[in-house]
Amino acid sequence: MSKELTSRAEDYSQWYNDLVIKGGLADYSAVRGCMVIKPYGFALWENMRDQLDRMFKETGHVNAYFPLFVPKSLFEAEEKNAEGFAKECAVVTHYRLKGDPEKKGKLMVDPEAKLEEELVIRPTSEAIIWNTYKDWIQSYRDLPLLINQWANVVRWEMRTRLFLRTAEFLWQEGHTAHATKEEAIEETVKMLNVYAEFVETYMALPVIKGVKTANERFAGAEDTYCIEALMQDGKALQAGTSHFLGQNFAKAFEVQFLNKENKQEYVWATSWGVSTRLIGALIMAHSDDQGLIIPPRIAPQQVVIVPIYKGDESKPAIDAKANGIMTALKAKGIRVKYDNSDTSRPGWKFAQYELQGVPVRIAMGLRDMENNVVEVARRDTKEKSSVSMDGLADHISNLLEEIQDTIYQRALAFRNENIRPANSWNEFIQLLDEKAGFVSAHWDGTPETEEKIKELTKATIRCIPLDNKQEEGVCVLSGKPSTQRVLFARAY
RNA sequence: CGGGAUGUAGCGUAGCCCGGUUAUCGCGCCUGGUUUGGGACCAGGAGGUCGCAAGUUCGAAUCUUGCCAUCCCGACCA
Repeated sequence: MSKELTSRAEDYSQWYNDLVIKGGLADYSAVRGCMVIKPYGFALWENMRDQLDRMFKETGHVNAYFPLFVPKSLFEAEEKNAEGFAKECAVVTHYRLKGDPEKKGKLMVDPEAKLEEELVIRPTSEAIIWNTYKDWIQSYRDLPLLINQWANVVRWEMRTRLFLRTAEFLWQEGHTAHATKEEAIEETVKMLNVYAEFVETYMALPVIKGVKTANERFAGAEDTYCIEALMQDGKALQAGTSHFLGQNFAKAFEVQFLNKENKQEYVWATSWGVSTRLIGALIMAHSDDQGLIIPPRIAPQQVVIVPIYKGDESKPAIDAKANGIMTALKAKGIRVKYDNSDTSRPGWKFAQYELQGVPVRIAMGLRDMENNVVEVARRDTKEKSSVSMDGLADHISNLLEEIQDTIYQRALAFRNENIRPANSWNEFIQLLDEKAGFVSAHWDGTPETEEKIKELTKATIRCIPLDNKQEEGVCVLSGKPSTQRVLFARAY
């Protein structure tokens, strides 16, 4: 493993790749477009997943699991959705291999084993789920149906990037059914808020809640709500989406219920998801040229203790002290590791744990023991301080909260500094090119203008913020009247 | 799927133009020793179908053709 990381200024993309690979989060795999999530990266995902799962359960949802394969006839039932995903579907056509008579020891697809009906590998599960819900929903008493699943999905992308865009990725998808339109919309917004709270509170990443324009909307949805985050290079990243699906899937799959008046009605639906892409967002928002910076609340390791000793005679004493500290920290629920391996030296360990973004490092040697102190280094600011061993666990516990807050405030300040209003076309393109970030501008509300702006600048409308203030203005491109500003940015 | 580039040990590479002993160097790895307050040092050692296949040749990492894979730039996308 090379010691050198590419700096952000030198090559932002390469910096990102270096962090993922050298930080031990993931690896390239033998399969084109697919990655291996390594134990450290998966531990991070597990922490995110577990917290989200708690939040879903608190809001009344339960988990279930639906098949990976979707028969083509089901997949195509909701036309807009099918059309939206058609270009990136992997399809299973055969169910057997056999020995290749031409090439000894090689296998070939058995042409005799062609499937009657092709199976689409889910790019998302609406089709298989709504086909199932049809049988589960008969009466208003069966509603609402609030189900989530943790799963993998496959979208055959032309170009991939670790965590941000891979052919297979992990996510959760919530699929709910409701008796009324109002209730479904309420659910859509509720889950958007859950996402925003999770991302801001646990990932320390400020987001803008908004609604997508028709162009950017999920295929098959009536409305797509989103949370948008800003990366350090000034590009926006969609961190989560929540869709109000109207009755589109209910009608496509004939999901009706008898209401209290004994009349058949189509149910109202939502779906919502976040994926391992969030890990990419986390990396690009917080990390620096020394490596990853992971917020304490989701960090696989929150504290690492590194002993410093001369010769073997001082080691047992340091071990004993370190174990005492570990016990105290664990009692406070802190995820701590004592790295007393003698296969690498302290300096190497320091660099390694900085690369991996462990929020707090405690170093202790004989000198510290004599003074009843330890050296505490925080990853986010690189500050080092000498801290008394008395009450150390409380100090660390508070420090972790402070780090969480510092990381969030830093990201928030950066985000806020990088939302700029543009009142003319010249100003608009100048801001996009020179400053990046979000540009807040008037738009005439037509897909044509949005498309034109995308062609000219590569910037898209990231969202119409939910709390948007209404103001008279004219579209930056067309000059037509507009009632509000929307957020533009170049995006991942 | 178009345009460009690259494939040599786990990683990064030299050699290729101009074919010729046992394929270079660094990191990492293994053994022993000395070390340990910011990526240690010394000595010894292991590790290779030179992406795959065919061709040219007395002889191919090197030349030719085909294939495969990866990366970058486009179109597509969470």
